[in-house]
Amino acid sequence: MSRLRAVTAAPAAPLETVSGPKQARSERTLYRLLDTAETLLAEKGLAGISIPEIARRAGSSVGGFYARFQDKDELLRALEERFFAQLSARLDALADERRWARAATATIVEAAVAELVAVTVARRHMIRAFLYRAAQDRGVREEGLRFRTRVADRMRALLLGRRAEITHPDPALAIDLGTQVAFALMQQHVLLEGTRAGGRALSEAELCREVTDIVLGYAGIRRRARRGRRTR
Amino acid sequence: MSRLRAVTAAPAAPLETVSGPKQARSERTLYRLLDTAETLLAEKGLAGISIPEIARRAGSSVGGFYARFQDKDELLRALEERFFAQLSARLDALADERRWARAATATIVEAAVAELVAVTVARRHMIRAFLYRAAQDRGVREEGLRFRTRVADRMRALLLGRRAEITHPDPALAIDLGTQVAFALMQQHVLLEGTRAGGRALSEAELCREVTDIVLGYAGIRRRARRGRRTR
DNA sequence: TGTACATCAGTGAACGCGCGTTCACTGATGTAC
DNA sequence: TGTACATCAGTGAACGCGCGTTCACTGATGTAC
Repeated sequence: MSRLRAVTAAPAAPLETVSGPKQARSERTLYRLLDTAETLLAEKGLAGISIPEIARRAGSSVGGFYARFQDKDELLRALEERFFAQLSARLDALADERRWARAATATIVEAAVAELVAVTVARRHMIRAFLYRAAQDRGVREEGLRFRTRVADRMRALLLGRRAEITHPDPALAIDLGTQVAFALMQQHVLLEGTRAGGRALSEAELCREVTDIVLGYAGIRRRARRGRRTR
Repeated sequence: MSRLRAVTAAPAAPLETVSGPKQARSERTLYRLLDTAETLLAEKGLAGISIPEIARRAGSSVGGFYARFQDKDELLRALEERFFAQLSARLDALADERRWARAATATIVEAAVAELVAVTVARRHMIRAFLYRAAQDRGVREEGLRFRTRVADRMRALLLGRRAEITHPDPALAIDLGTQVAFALMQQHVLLEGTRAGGRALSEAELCREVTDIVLGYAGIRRRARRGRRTR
């Protein structure tokens, strides 16, 4: 279960959302504001953060904020842009074909689910804030759907060559909907603060196991071992 | 696909959330305010409604509102209480054992999914508002989880007698998680304003079909007919 | 059946609050010469 | 290398806004006699 690199790291490419700063000083302020906003998001949620508070906690000022961002929406879009850039890097690493040449199909699905679960748990506050905004703003929503589509595309590229191992009559559709089921379960995990089964909260490892099971069961991919070891 | 009875209908039992009105006139005001709030919820979402606007649209006044409800939160809790009472009535009708004595197991699952999908589509605005509040308030969240648990309990009561038809090694767990998967997909449907597959939006009937398929596939229940008729 | 009156219901202006945003200003940076 | 100065970066008080809520008041209801 990998750790995310510190949020403070500057991105490989500059953010498109904000117009570029002209001095090194202002760039540092920009990332301090972004990081502070993300910290406050985790502490208080989207509704609990205000620009005066972001500015204060970042050691900046309200005016300083508006010198970097056109308005509050631009800050949030920048936060989302950075988040999806980080997710994309992870997706690229995961979906590298050379990594899976010798692996069983079920192993690939298992690894993808483990990655999804790890990211969801680590970044749940960011994801929750994103879901709020996505529910209200079509553009934000479509950004999320585009990412999910890219995940499904990558999974298809990895798994469709192994269609003999997929009993679902339409393997491409199975991969698409399997991805959606996994995302839906993670979305529920974030919104309801955890996932319960058989009367108790599931650990991260159990969550991985159950989600993998559901996806494999739906697509009709043979599991690696029998699944009898589970308890009520 | 049944229609919900008009929202204006008074509930069978009085709402516990609000302290009882003393005159018929004030009871009418109470339900006018509740109905107006629900209409505004559908039009503008939770963030878009205010007490002055609810009062104005209901032909009441701000003070009139506060004579009925202690505060805004009490209104929202009353709305949720009424919603869950309506859902419970539908659940009771659906889970009546006598209705299913001669039915195939897959038919029961199919009917339950159809009911879930129909309610989700019809009441999506209410559900969305509820999800917002659930994400912020533990009490609200638990009310939702209690209802989901009751659904799972009812499904277990209906299906566990037929465990011979369920190939999942732990049928009780399969029913529990199957319910959660269905709820998670509906939650996603509400938040992302629809469900897409194979590049296009799914109709309500297709959504029923796919969700049923996923649940049956996971639990290992034999389908009623072959599922080859689907198109990319 | 008539009426006095306590209680319930409803009115809408006004208040305080915290938000996002603006703006006149000061200070820091870096470059041209 | 030194310095003048245009530009960039940052400051924080102040503004307008819409919200939830309060409150002094008027009107409607229904019951006791």
